[in-house]
Amino acid sequence: MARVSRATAGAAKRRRMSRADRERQMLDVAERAFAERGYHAVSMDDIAEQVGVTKPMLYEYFGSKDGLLLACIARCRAELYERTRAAMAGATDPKDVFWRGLLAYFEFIDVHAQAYAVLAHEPMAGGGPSTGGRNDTALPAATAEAVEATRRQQVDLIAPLLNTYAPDAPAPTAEAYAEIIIGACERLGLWRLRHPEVTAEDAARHMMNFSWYGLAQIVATLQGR
Amino acid sequence: MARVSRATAGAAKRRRMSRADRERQMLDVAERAFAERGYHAVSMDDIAEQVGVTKPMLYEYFGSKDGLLLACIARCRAELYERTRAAMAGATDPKDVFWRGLLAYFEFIDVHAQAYAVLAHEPMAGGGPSTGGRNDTALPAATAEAVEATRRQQVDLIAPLLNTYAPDAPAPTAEAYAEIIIGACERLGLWRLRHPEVTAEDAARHMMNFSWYGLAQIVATLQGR
DNA sequence: CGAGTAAGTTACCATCGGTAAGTTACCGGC
DNA sequence: GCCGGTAACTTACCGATGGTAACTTACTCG
Repeated sequence: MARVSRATAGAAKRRRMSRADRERQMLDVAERAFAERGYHAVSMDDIAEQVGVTKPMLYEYFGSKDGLLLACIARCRAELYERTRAAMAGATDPKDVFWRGLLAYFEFIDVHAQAYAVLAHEPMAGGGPSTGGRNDTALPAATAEAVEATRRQQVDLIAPLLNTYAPDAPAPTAEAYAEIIIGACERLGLWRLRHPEVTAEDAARHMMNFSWYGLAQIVATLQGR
Repeated sequence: MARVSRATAGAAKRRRMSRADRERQMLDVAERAFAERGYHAVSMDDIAEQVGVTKPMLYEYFGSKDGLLLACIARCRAELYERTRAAMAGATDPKDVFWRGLLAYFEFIDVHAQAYAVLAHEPMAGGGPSTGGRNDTALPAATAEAVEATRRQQVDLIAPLLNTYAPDAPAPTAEAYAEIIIGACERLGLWRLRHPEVTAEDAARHMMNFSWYGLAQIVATLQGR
């Protein structure tokens, strides 16, 4: 148990690494650990040990445990964003844009599986008290905003798209729709974790059918008659 | 500071209460505290002090801090469920059912405001390791399932409804749609917290327009031509 | 009225997030 | 090649807090 075994590296004695490399490695280990065992079941010492360094290094790079989690989320979301953006780029037809985006999204979830489960529900986000802004520490607040930024990124990916295809709708409405889509996708992604038989394409299709045609269409078969 | 001041009660010296009463009181205090200051910013001692008892009582009744949070969530969700269910009961037209449900939902959020913000994202939900089910304690696991039950309750409120109005759709599809709707509503609820100018009715209308008519309708103005 | 039970308390432990101060490897200039 | 500065890294520690064991006190009911 005391055997630390320098984790990732082979057999060489603990080597020093550049900050950038160490950072990536820490994120890899942390993401995996959080995903497998849950956020609060993992201690900073655990992560440090797996990385092959000691705790203060984690704090040097990420400021706090929340900071580390947030950094994981930010990276993961950034990648997700890039994937979906790239997937949608190839389409011209609005429906096709939507379809490709959905498919890319659920395929991404497919790979990152559990990581997504933990990362999706970021804890805290602390709704500060209305009077008096209480900031626990410096770093977390900053990173918390960073994650909020990546979220806005998602909204800003979808909202303008809607505005392009439907210029009639006022801006707030487009934003609301973007939130709706994101929320629905996140939930459906979580749902899929409990239903392994549902493929990514199935999920995308459900989302597509619902969002594109609407409930009216679905209910129509009964009502229209 | 040492003055405990028996919180809720008037001036009488600390009185003993029945378990049921104490439990409710604890939940009231905890819900409020969590909502105002965030989950991990509130200590069990804080809550105990506000209630006018000491920590071990909280543990006697709820087993753990998670257990307490989960109990708050469960109660809150149960009330939400009851409200929406009651609201929908008065309608016959499927569209009206949907509308009333949405409105009741967002009006509930309106009142519980911040409480919802914290309670919506339950932390953990611990994705157990694939091999070997590790249960920390007895109580939390039980309450965790209780919250999962109330979630299913929400799905089970919507899914059969869809199946009633659209018997063509296979059961899994209905369930998927239910998840979509819930996810979208939760997200929209969170979005509203950051946009106070958006009324509950506005939110319900957004959700209605999107879900009922679908994006096809929205895009149609441009594409249909 | 007294005994059992349930509400409640005191005192404590262990873990873990977070930090200060010191140490060692590496790198570039002379 | 040696030297000094910087940046990676460590040891050793603290305080808060989740959680528990053992004990005490009030209420109830036969």
